[in-house]
Amino acid sequence: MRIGQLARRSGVSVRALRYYEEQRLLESARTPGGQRDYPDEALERVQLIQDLFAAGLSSRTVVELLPCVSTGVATPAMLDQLIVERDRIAARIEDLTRAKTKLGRVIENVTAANVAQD
Amino acid sequence: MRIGQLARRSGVSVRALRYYEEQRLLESARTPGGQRDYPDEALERVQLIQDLFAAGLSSRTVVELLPCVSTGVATPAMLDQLIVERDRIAARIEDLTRAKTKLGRVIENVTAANVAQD
DNA sequence: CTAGAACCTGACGTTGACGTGAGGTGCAAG
DNA sequence: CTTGCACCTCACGTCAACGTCAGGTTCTAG
Repeated sequence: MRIGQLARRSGVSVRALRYYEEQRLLESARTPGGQRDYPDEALERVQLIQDLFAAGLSSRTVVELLPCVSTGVATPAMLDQLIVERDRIAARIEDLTRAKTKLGRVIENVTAANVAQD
Repeated sequence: MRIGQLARRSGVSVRALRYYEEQRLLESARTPGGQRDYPDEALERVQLIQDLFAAGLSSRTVVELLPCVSTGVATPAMLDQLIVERDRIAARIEDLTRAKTKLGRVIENVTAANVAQD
């Protein structure tokens, strides 16, 4: 599969895929002409990378954790890192939940005020 | 209260406070000598700004929503914006929850493998 | 065989929320 | 009066994950 097709299938840009390769997150074979040629599994890998980015992990962290995320094998240091990241995500979820609750209350107040005004 | 004290109390940097003023998120009175002089309520306001930033709102959005968040009065457009942001936060929470679950499973797998190895 | 779509490698631009240094001023203590 | 810390205003630097443009090459359809 070539880069354009992988981009369309995964929903990320061609530029992003080249960036992933630059960051050693994603490898590619090359055609004799020098064009990238991806195996089918690349699609899942790109989606995994996106999930980890969406979780707020940096590319440096992702490149460190990708092996064990996809193979299930980890050194103790990697396990520690995994736990650190999971806890960071959990804390972030709490922050966001508080913010959502706060906005929800504001919305309720405003709505109540507008209804009263009618 | 001067800027250094507000910075220490709120936990944000002096530079950040000046940036908030630049972005019209936070006003300040000035001493005859030109130094910033904050009222006590500024502390809560800074914390509110931090909460909204932590929720992923941009300074532009915060400056638009701050009035109604602190006063409870909003135009229909502001209410729409509030709802958009709340929903965005909710979607983000779902993303993060999925990522956390995924990492949690990886951690379980790795731990199980290590225990089996012992 | 040729048009043109898709691809390639640099390499500079973008965005947001500040960090950081330069060069100068305000203010309370001794 | 002067030491010295806190403060002031520019104004350029940072970092990540790409966007975008330039100038050239490869591949595929007709």
